[in-house]
Amino acid sequence: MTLRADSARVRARMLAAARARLEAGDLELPMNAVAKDAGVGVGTMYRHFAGRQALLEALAEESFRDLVGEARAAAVEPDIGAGLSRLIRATLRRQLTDPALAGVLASGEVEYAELGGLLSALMGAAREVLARARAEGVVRADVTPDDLRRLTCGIRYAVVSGGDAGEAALDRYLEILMRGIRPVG
Amino acid sequence: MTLRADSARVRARMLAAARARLEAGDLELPMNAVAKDAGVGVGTMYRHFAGRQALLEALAEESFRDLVGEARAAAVEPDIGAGLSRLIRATLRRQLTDPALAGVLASGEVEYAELGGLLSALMGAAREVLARARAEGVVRADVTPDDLRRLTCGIRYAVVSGGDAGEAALDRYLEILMRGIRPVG
DNA sequence: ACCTGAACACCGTTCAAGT
DNA sequence: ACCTGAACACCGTTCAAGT
Repeated sequence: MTLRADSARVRARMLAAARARLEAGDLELPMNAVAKDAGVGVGTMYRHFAGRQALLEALAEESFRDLVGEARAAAVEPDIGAGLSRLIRATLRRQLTDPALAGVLASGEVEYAELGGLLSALMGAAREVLARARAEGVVRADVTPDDLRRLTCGIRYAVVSGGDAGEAALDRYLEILMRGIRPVG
Repeated sequence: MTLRADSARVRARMLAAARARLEAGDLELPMNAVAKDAGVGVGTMYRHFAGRQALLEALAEESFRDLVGEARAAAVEPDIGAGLSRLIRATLRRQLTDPALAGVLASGEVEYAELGGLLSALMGAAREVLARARAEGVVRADVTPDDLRRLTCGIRYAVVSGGDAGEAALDRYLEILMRGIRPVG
């Protein structure tokens, strides 16, 4: 019991150190450096997280949970056009806020069991949104949940890519994406 | 003279080794490893290329030159709608073919003087295409050459991101982008 | 002039040794 | 059980020493 508490505290220290590094702009998140920041041995990092990817996933968990919540809310919006817009906007905003989440979504896979459930839930909610949107004729019939994942990752990349003047472009790119996925008719 | 020939041969060997690695799927392009493959000392790599970025740029030069050619051709197409489509399609296709070019375009900057000229030329051609397209009302008025750079980088990222099933998505994503940048009216 | 490769500072990952 | 940190294999980059 006291061992468990200890372990949990150590784990929290590592996550805090990692988060601090991310916020300081270090997207590399070196295991050695995080361990040092957290005041633990490197081995302890690996005991808790299988590797850098697992660490990223653990960091992304909270954002991811919030995102799933928003996706579910989007799926039950009365106006599904607004729902779709909300889903895409939320996915994009979260990615820009949390680089760890962006990494997980871009990889499209998940090592950590906890996140697997969240990813499925997100894709499931996206499927519902798309099904309703398609029925109402507000989205192209060939757009899949995975397309939304890829495309939002792409827009994030576009916003971030090259220079910092990109933040201002976010709303325009969002609009371009939203208009681009409208039905062809 | 003979020294120059020697140097040129060495340089060619390094570029060939780098290209071979890229084609083998190693996007990291470690300087040490490339040097070894090319049978030269690491120092020689650094004498010819300031760093990894410079090496990437040298590798991208040929593709980039071709791309500029296509962009200029697009700028003088009789039907500027087709010209715009051609510009975007070419930029995207080249990026998917040549990871080095994709890297340079995504960074949006250039260290190597040769490439600087090509980047300016590309952006200039894009500006012409957009000016004509805007005049004809086939594109949103607020789309800039840099937006096209960012957005094509983003679409490439979307195509590549997570899993290999993405190649099939290319045409659809292109269509989504093309439709998304149409005038709002 | 140009090239070589040892050397230094890192980073990922493992594992014997400690508590 | 859990943690530590030395150790190994890498990679970027520099620079004294060779030709």
